[in-house]
Amino acid sequence: MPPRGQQPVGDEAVAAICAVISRIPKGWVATYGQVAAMAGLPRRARLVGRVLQELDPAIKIPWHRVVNAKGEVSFSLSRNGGDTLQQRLLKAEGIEFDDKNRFNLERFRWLD
DNA sequence: GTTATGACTTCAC
DNA sequence: CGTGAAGCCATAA
Repeated sequence: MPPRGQQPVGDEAVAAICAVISRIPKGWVATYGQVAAMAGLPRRARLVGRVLQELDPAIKIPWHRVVNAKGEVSFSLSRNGGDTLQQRLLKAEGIEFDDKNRFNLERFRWLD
């Protein structure tokens, strides 16, 4: 029993998140909040994003299929253009973007 | 110990 | 539909 005076959140959450993302079928996408909820982490959308940025280069999961609740790819300068790559990958899977780099979330959202 | 930041979400105006 | 504010967790300084 490891003495932890904190709430149980860490490797288990990361493993759950990776498992959920790995389950996303090709051509579908899921929001951070949705992934978090499926991973058993309601209200932990931010954790999903944060963890993803930590694991993206060393992990083998379709991280590009994870988008924000607005039905749009998270455009952030912190990723040095990684967002562009994400859009390109999604397009390659058959997802069509609008003029604002947005897609029909209701149509492409992954339903478990 | 606190403070600030970030691949987020949701509600209110 | 845009903006602001609160909530949440981990990391860095």
